[in-house]
Amino acid sequence: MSTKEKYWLKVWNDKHVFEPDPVAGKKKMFVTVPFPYMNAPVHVGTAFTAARVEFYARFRRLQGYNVLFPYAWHWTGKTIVGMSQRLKQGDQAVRRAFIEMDGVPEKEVEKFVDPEYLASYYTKVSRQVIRDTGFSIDWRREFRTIDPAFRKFVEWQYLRLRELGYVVQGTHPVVWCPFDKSPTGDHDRMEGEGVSPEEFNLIKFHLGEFALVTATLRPETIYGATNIWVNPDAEYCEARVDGELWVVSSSALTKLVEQKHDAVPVRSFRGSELVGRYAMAPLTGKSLPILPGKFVDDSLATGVVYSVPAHAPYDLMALRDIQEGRVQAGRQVKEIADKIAAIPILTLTGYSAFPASDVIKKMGIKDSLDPRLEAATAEVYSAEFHRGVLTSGSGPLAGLTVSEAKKKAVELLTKTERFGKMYELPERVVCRCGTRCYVKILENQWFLNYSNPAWKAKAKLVIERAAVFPEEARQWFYSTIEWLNDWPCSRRSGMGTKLPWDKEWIVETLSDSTIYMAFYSLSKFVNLEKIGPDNLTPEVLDYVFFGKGNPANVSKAVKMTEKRLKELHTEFLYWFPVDLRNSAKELIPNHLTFFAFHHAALFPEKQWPRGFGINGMIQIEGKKMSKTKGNFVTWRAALEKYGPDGFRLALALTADGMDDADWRDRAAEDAKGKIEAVIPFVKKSLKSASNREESQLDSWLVSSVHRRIITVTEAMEEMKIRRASATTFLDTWNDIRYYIHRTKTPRRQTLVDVFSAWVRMMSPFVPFMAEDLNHELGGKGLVCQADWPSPKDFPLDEEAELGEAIVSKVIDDARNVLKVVKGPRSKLNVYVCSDAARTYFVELATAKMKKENVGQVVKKFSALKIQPDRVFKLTFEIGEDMLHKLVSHKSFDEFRSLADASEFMSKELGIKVIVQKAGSKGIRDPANKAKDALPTKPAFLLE
RNA sequence: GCGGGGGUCGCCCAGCCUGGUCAACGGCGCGAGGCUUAGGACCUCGUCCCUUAGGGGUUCGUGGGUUCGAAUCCCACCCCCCGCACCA
Repeated sequence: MSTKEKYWLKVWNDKHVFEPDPVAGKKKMFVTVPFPYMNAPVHVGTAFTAARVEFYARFRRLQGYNVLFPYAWHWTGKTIVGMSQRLKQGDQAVRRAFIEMDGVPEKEVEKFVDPEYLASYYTKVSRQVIRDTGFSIDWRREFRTIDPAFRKFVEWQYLRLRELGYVVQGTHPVVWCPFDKSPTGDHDRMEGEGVSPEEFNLIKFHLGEFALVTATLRPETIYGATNIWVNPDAEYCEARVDGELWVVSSSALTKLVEQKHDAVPVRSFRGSELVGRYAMAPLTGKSLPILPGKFVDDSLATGVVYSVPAHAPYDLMALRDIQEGRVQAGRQVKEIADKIAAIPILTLTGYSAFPASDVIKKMGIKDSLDPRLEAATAEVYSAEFHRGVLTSGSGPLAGLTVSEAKKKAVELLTKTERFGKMYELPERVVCRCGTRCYVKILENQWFLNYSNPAWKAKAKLVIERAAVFPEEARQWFYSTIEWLNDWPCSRRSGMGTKLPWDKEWIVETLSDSTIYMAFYSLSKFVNLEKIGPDNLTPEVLDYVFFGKGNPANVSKAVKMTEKRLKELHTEFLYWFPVDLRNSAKELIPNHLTFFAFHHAALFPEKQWPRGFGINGMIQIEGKKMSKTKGNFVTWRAALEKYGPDGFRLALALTADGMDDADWRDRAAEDAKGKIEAVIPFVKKSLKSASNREESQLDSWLVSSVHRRIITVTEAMEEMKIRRASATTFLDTWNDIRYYIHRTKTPRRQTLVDVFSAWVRMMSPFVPFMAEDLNHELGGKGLVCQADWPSPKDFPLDEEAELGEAIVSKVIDDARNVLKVVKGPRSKLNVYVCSDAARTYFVELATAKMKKENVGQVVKKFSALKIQPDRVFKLTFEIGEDMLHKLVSHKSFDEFRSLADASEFMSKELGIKVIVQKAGSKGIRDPANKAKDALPTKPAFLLE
């Protein structure tokens, strides 16, 4: 931080310029960005998203809006608690990340075993860096999501949502970590990403008085079953399950209990004990032998499977292993196995009656341990599922497709009462805490009823009524609303607010963050100690947010003055609705859509959010940022390297729309350099200025500033930050540079006017430098409180634009000629067209545009001997804009423009340029070229 | 698989909605020159190919189509990125 930057921060702070209160009658603008989660310091990604709102806020302030940009900190959830926990357990990776990536001092890390300390530390450093970057935030309103007052707000919100029927109870299978006593989401896993519970079919074979319970995903293959596999080395048991006697693997039993079965073990034994016995299949009534199969995973489902060698590559190979002696088996087992032949049950075009055998042969698989069996299984399964048709071997299933047969088989099995279901994870899942997960049926969990069609329709209306920047994101919202199902909004662990009616549950962290923007109107009063959490009863909040109830009674009940209560209500009404909520696109499928749903549920239409801003995600030097890759860039690191203005401008120039922003050191360095060059450039320019008369060039600069202001204003209003900042820092600057370069002596007043607009356009992006520059230019007050420049103060001058465009065009054309033509030359004669030629051009072009008879015009000007085709071609070349100016500005004097620029052109081209006008007396035209000149296209003679 | 966004002249990127001003903005890199005590600063010019008069040729993922005319509109295809949920 330089002393100048500190100075401006202090000035803004002392003058409370970013601490808005309601001002009756003054138009307001309430802009927000999702609060960051405090398990790490804020990083360049956070900065990118927040900066877009910051630029917008400062821009709207100059436009005269009363702008509120508040900020808060997200602490609720289980990630912070989880990290703290892992640190406590001595996890070195977590510790290293704290120290190396986040830059936390070692002695602070020691204290991170307390999750609240961890969060408070990151909040402290993050707040400081955001302040140092000069964000125009009203810090009086900040809060943390575990603050008592905020909890009251969440409690109130859920009470009301429940009353409206949006919170419902449900029972669902989840991936469960028994250590955390919590469902384990995808990102919370060390192993098994993307794995979700699948429903296995349980088919019970008769084994005396017991049911030998096999598990399968393909019940339609029951008619092709030849035998049963158990793992001879695993532990199995007899158990009493839901009143029946079952034989399953021992590990299956705990899962059955978690899945709400009444399961009690009776006796356990090794799997080998079952080998050689026979069990009878339901439906087919066949008695099938039980064989040893080491490939059977006893921890998967029931640990018992039946074998369909015709269609399951694993089964086929395991059988052949025994038959061909690759696996040691008793004589009796071998004899049984030798007698087994695969039973085909379906036809599949492109395969024989034994698809499993085909694929194994094709892939050259030699035994049951070959890992390619996985792929072989997938191929057979997929082909059969899509194209297989069951044959007569399948009895009642004959003629059905696989998916039809599945349903039918389940139906038939259910009738035999030899059928059941259990959930299982098809692959191993391990929680980040290191514990193996399984499926649990979680009962009576609370859900947000996002599947409710009426609620969906309302949420859709929210999006429909709002502005979405960029427009492309809108469709994504609609798809998300369609796709969203009931969302579990309650959890057992982590930080958060308890459900007021069921204290066993904590409100899930995405679910407590949907309408919290409304709380910013209250948090100011909480922080200023005007009210306390005890004041925030549901009745008070009903009045504050809904205007419900009698303020006199409501306030009395909580010992608050009626005036204060009304003030809270007024403050809320003033700021609400949210005018802009901006976030990265990854939040569309969750947070932003939840935000829309909850506003739709609780607030009337006029308080629905008015604008959504979406941006891409940050990349570092072209790669996704991640701690594991080691390319994590904290906000602090970037700020210190490039300074607040450099950092801000670099962010502004990175990307627009939903494009991912690529953070590159090189670009940031460049941005920093640009900013440092502005003030010296301005000073130097003013130094060379004089008080001369206004020329065409001055009008041109003023006119182009007119257009730049419009571009930047429109871009800012649509959150096209990159375009706005690029127009300000690159295009506008280039215009000024061209002006300086083109004129020998800049006109002081022109420069002063232009710089005054320029500094205001720059100020949202680089407020520190802008204040300095404003001061330098003698501006009164603070530029962050100035008025946004108006194009009206910079009149458009199309003739000046036309004149300068022609000068540039002539220089370009002349350069081309000079490049191509070799040989000696000392001067370039430029013959501007005669007035007659100009009239001819205009009349001909007009006739053509109006589709009138061009022949008459041609005839009228036949003396000029200019082919009409030349004119038509030229009208195309110069384009609509120039043509329009040429036709509509009759008084425009091309000769004057070019003659005045002859000195400039000479300098640019490095050759003496002499401008003459065709048709005027006494011109020197030895090659008789002047007659060929047309508007914007003077004739040349090189001598 | 489902949903969303994309593929532009060495690299990054604008243009596409509202077809012609598009060989196509801007930045980076590279080349030449200028300025300067010096410069990785700044300023000019150049940077698809050809061209002794402002011209021509071939380009905007691929292949078709519509049109006097397409980077821009339509169809098909190929490729890349992102999201897909008990979690921030």
